[in-house]
Amino acid sequence: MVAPAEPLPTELSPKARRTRASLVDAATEVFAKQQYLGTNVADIVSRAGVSHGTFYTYFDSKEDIFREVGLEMQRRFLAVRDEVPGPDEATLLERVEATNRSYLCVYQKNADLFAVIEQGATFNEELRKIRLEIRNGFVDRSEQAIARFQREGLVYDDLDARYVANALGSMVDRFAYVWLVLGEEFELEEAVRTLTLLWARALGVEAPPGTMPRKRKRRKRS
Amino acid sequence: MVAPAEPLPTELSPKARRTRASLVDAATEVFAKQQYLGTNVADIVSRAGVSHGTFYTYFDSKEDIFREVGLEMQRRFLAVRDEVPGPDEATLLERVEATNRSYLCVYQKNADLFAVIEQGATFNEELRKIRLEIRNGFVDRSEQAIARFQREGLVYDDLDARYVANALGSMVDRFAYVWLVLGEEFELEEAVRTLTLLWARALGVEAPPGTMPRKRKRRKRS
Amino acid sequence: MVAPAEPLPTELSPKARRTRASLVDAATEVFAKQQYLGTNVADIVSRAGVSHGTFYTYFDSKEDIFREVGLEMQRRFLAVRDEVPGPDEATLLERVEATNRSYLCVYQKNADLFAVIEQGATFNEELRKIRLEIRNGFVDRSEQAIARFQREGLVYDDLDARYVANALGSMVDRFAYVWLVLGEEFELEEAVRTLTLLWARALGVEAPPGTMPRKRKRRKRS
Amino acid sequence: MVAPAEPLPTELSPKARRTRASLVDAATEVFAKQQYLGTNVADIVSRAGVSHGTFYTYFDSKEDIFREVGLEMQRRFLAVRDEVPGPDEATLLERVEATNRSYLCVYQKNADLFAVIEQGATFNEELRKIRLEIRNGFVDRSEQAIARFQREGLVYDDLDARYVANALGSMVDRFAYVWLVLGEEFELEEAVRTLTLLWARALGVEAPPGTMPRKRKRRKRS
DNA sequence: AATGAATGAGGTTTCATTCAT
DNA sequence: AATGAATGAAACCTCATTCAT
Repeated sequence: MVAPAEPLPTELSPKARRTRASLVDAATEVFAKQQYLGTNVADIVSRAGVSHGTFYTYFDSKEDIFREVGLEMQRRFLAVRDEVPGPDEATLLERVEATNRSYLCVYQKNADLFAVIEQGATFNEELRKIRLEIRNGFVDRSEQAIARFQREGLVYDDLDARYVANALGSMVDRFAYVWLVLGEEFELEEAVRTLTLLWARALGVEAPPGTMPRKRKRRKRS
Repeated sequence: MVAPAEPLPTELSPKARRTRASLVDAATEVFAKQQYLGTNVADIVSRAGVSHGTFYTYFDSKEDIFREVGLEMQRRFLAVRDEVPGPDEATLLERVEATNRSYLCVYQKNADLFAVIEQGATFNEELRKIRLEIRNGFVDRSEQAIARFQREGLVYDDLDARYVANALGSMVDRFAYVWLVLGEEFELEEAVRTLTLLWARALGVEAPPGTMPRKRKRRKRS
Repeated sequence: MVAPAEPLPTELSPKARRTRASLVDAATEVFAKQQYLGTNVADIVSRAGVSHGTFYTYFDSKEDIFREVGLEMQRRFLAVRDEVPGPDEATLLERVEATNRSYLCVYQKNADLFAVIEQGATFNEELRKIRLEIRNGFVDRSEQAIARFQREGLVYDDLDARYVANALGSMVDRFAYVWLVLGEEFELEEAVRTLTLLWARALGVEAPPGTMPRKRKRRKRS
Repeated sequence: MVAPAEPLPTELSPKARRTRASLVDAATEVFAKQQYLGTNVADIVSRAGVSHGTFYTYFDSKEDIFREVGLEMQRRFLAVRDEVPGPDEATLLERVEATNRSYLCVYQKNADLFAVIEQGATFNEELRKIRLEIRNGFVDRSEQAIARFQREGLVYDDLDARYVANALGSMVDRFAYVWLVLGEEFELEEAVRTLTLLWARALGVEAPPGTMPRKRKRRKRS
């Protein structure tokens, strides 16, 4: 886990808390609009309506506030992840679909900001950790689910659950990036359907009849 | 395609070509070691053993030489792609495996440099294009293959080939990144096997007996 | 008119105003001594005793502060112009003399600096405008006066007032340059007398008896 | 006089002479188009179709070739000056008019280049001398003529001929600059007429009847 | 007589951060 | 708790000139 380095917000007076929050809000907007490298502290403080000095009473550096923005991002992702029904409430397939849809939706809503996190993660250790935590929030859970279903004989068990979870997680994660950051054109529902079916078939999950139509014909390829 | 903006190297005299090449070599090493942002022109010229001015007789800017390095990277990826056996020489499964192994191997050999391209692609339009071309070099070919096999009834045909190719390409691409850049630990052969099997099963390719063991038992999930 | 691009100095705090002023003062001295091309920002800031960064909090560039110096120059010229007695307080001849003397005096006092403005005006659009405004501050006023006196029948009316004002203005302007910048030796009072008499005679102004002695003798030239 | 620093062109072989000439031609064009500061040696050599090295076998520096261009300019001005009829061939008035017309015409034909000389004269000692020589080519001759006519009683003799010649020369010189370089709009014939009449009246030259109409009415100004 | 690759000093500008008020 | 003026280390890039070929 990435440790919070700042004095906890609860130790701040109400006024201070407001000032700090306005800085985080401003930073969020500016980072989303101008990426990490295109943002300077001047942009943030001017949008927040405070002075440079004030900025440094709440944050050690530009990186520091960026981390804060990243953590907020992480919170949003983990929140939706936790809304996905548990193993006792839905079938595996339903859960895969719900997870994929949630992930793509949050990504879509925060695409600009998430692009910045991706950027930041390429040169900032702290951000890389946050990025990995978001990722692992999904991948670890998948791994556990896959391992469990492997034990239960519901999916192929000839592959390492960790490898599989990482590969399938990468699939969704990167698909979202290509779509929402790089700008390749896709459509949400078709994306969810594709990713979910690929996931299910790759694992060997039995799909409800009708949902996963079989191949029409079979011709052996020499 | 990214258009070459530099005068063609063939127009340069042998001496000039040597100097230019030494700059590209130096840049490649320095970028790999210090990332894009951590590299300055001074580092490159001092390693190449030439003066500042010489750099600017061959390149317009740091970005310009970075693009050159990116193009070299692209060449390497496309070269290995073209070594993968064609549809008449190998089964789909063999070709998927060959492609995955090639991709991971080149990535592994050039991980540092590729990390820099990824980084550059987050803030440089030119690099983004190069990055996308590398990606599309694989994804487009997959899409065509998938579409063809769908027409031939060899794989599931209820999904859009473009979506599928992008999703599965993302899977491999991102898996390599997580492994070789972010540092999650994996092992090459197991990675190839996993990615290939997931790809094959997701598509519905018939695997040779023994290669794709069935699930041991089947228990219906309530 | 050249529009002021800087935030008005009145918006600056007293301390900021002092710092900015010290930069303008330093720039004025350095430009006067080293011309525009011979001056660099380092010279200005070191003389002002501030850091490089401080310079750029008040000015966008070397050109920017140069423009400020030019505007100050303009102010000085227009100030003396406005001290010249109006048409109801003095004869035309007295006013011509006062204007010429004022112009030469300000030029003399600021010769170095004015040379730099002349230099700057040869390659900087902004400076050219300022230079023209200084010029027009005098020429336009002359033109109006000449036109008025033409209407009143006090001077020759067979020439276009605009041409005349420009020509006579050029005479004074360039005389000052040749004298005070190029270094041809002249003496102030004789210069004022010469320019004023030439101006008066060229226009056909009646000079007070004794001031404009007639030619001693008349010999027809074959 | 400005001394020629280069080996005389006559010492060069025909081929060398051609190369040198092509450099001067190229420089003339480039300087006219891009001013002195906007011109680099690269522009000159590329237009002349020779290498950098060749440039430096004929000229010591950029300034050096600029001086050459300036000298050519000087030649053109002095040539037209020498075509003006001598004191025995024409009246003073005719000669003044011929000189003014010539000066304005050469200036008009070479305005771009002359603007560059003016620019160069503001920061290059050599150019300043050339500029002054062009000027003095006219002013000195005027001074002698004026002094002579003063002795002969044909013009006012209460002013120093040197002051007068400089003032009236400045008038024409600067008028041309304002018109042809700074872009104030004037028309050649009216300019010649204005400058000539102003010159004549300032000196007190008797004009042929009809050429210099008197003021229509005379009202004494209190 | 010509080449053109190489030079390198020098200049402008940026911006995260500090600290006196 | 807030201010905002001041900092200064870097970093990029230009271009007149040289010299080995």
